[in-house]
Amino acid sequence: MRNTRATQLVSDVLRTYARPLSLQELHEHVQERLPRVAHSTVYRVVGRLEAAGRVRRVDWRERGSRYEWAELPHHHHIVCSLCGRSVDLDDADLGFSEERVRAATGFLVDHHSIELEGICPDCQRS
Amino acid sequence: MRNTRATQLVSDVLRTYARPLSLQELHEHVQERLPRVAHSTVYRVVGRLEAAGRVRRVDWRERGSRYEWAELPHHHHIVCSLCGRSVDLDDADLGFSEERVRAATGFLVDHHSIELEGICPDCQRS
DNA sequence: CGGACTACTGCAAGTTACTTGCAGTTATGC
DNA sequence: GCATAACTGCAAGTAACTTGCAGTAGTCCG
Repeated sequence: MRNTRATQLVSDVLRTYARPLSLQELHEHVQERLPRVAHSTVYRVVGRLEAAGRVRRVDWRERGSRYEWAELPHHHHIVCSLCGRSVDLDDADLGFSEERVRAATGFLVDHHSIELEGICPDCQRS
Repeated sequence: MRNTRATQLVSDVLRTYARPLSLQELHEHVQERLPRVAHSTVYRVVGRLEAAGRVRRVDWRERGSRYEWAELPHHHHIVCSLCGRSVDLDDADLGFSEERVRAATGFLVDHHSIELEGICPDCQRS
């Protein structure tokens, strides 16, 4: 995999924002620094980065496919349905383990996604 | 909401199959009993049923939106990434509880969605 | 019943996001 | 440098989803 300007920019953007970005958002941020980059280039670059394990793909209900820098530790989010604030959660916080699923179903888990919505402590008080 | 032939058929199919079906699959099954039903009709019918709370929408990574009968008890699915077979899981199987999230974050959870993908026992053998 | 009202439907076309073909460009290894 | 094959921009192609429209058919009165 060649070290091209597009690859550098896509990687930089994902590292900088440290959250899942849509292809659209990625493209816009990349274009701020190199306007002639095409949508299809960003598309193929994230595809390559994902195949190389440097980027992780995250699918958000309603929000379509998104991509995040794979070095960020695996985690989930709970979003406050009133104020929109979000808090990170890891599997341990949720009591989740792939072993447990394996014991219950026999499936070998290779991907999971957990989305939570609720009311944050601040909003509960008011 | 009127009780039309299309609505009845879509409801019947979802009740009968008791698993998440894509728009495509729904359309095919409905057409077996009433061939002139259009894709767009099925699309609008599930939309209406969802708005009425009679159908629940489930989003599967890679596989797009699916719909299932909402009276089925709350559960999640693990889908085999090779053969597409799915198995139901409830929160207890996953060790999940909203209480646990509350303890970790202070959030009062009012909605959660969990999607799993892996290799089923059969496909692991081959 | 029967007619009026309007939700619902089929068809076809529109939209959107994603994907690919192609010819020109540019990293990379020698 | 130079060859070569990966990469790129552009434009066009898919596929799934969504909508406009004119006709159809549930439902609600009377």
